[in-house]
Amino acid sequence: MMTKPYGKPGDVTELVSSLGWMEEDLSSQDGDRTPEIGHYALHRSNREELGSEDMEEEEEEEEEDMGLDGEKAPKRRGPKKKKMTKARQERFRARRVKANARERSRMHGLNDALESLRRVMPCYSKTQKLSKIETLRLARNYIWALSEVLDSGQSPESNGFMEMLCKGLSQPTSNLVAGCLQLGPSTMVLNKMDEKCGVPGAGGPQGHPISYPSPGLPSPPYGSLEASHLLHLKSFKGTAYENSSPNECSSGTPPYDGPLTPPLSISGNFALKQEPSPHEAERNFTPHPAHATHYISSHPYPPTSLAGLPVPQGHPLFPGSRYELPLEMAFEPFAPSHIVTSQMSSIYSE
DNA sequence: TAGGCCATCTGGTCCT
DNA sequence: AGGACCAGATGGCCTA
Repeated sequence: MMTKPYGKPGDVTELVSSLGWMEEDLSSQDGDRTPEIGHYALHRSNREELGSEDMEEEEEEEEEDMGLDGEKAPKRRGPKKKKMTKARQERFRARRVKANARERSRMHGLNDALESLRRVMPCYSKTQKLSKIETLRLARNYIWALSEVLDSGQSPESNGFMEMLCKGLSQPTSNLVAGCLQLGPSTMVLNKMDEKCGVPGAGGPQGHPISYPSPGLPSPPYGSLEASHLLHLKSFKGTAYENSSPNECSSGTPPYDGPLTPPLSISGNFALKQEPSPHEAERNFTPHPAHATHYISSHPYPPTSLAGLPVPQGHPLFPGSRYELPLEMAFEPFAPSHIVTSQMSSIYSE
C-alpha cells in the first residue's frame, strides 16, 4: 500500500469544508475540463486544498499551544505569518485556479508542438499516435538518419536508413517503422503521385511484389512514411522522377494535412478490424519484428559524424545522455523535411 | 490485473 | 506579485 507523500487524512469536517471551495473551483473551470479533475480533488486532503501556506499557519497556531507529545512547545521565532483571512484564502484559491489554467494551457501548447512533430515523422497516423517519448526518440533518429543521407549519401531506402530510424525505439514502434519501410517509399510515393498527378507506372519496391490497394479495398493496417517526405526522398532516387522538383505535385496541398494512413497495426492488433481481402492476405502486411530488431542490434550507434562534422563524445543528441537534448536544440535545427530533402535533392542532382 | 501512457493538480524555484 | 517552468503525485483509460 502506497502512502501518500503529502496530505494527512482529513476527517469528515475537513472533507466537507474542502468540498466547499472545490465547488467554487469547479464552477470556475473552463467548460472543457475533464471529469477526473473533480475526482482528483476529492483525494486531496484539506491540507493541500488550503495550500501549504495556509496549513503552515494553522499548524503553527496549533503548535504554539501543544507540542508533539502534548507538552507546551517553545514559541517559534521569526516573523509571524499573516493571519489567513477569508479574503486571503479566496485570493489564494483564485491564484491557484489561474495557475492551473495556465499550466493546462502550457501543456496543451507542448502537446500541440509534439503533435506537429509527429506529423513530420515517418509513420504518422492520426489514429495511432506515437507516444511522446517514442515521438522524441524517432525524431532524434530521423534527424540522424537524414543527416547521414546528406553526409554519406546513404539511400533513404537502404537498410541502414531503417536501422537508424529504429535505433532505441520500442518494439512496437520499431515494427511500425519497419513495416512502413518494408512497404517501401517507392510504392507509397509513386501511388501518392499517381493519385495526385496521374503519373503512370507506379510500382512496388524491388523484392516486394506489393500492389497498393485499390480505392475500394481496405488499406494496409500500418502507418506510412509521410508522403510529403517520401516525395522528396524519391526525387533523387534516380527513377522516372529524378528530374522533378521535390515539391512538384505536392505544392498545391498542405504538406501535413489529411489522413495519410488508416488505423495502424501494432503487434498485429488493428485499431480498425477489417476482413482482409485475398490480395491483402497475399501481401503479408504483418510487421517484421525480427527484421527491425536485427537492424537495431547490428548498426553502430551513435554515428561518428553528422553532416560532415564530427560528433563529440557524449553529444546530447545521442543515447547515454539521458534525454538531455533541450527542446530548442532538438527541434530548431530540424528544418522541415521539405527543406532538408530538397537540399538532398539538389545534392543528388549535381 | 499489472503496466504504460496520459492529463491534471500542485508546490517549489527562478525570473521579470 | 505574478508568470513560466519543472517535477512529483494521482487517477483514468487502455492493452497485453
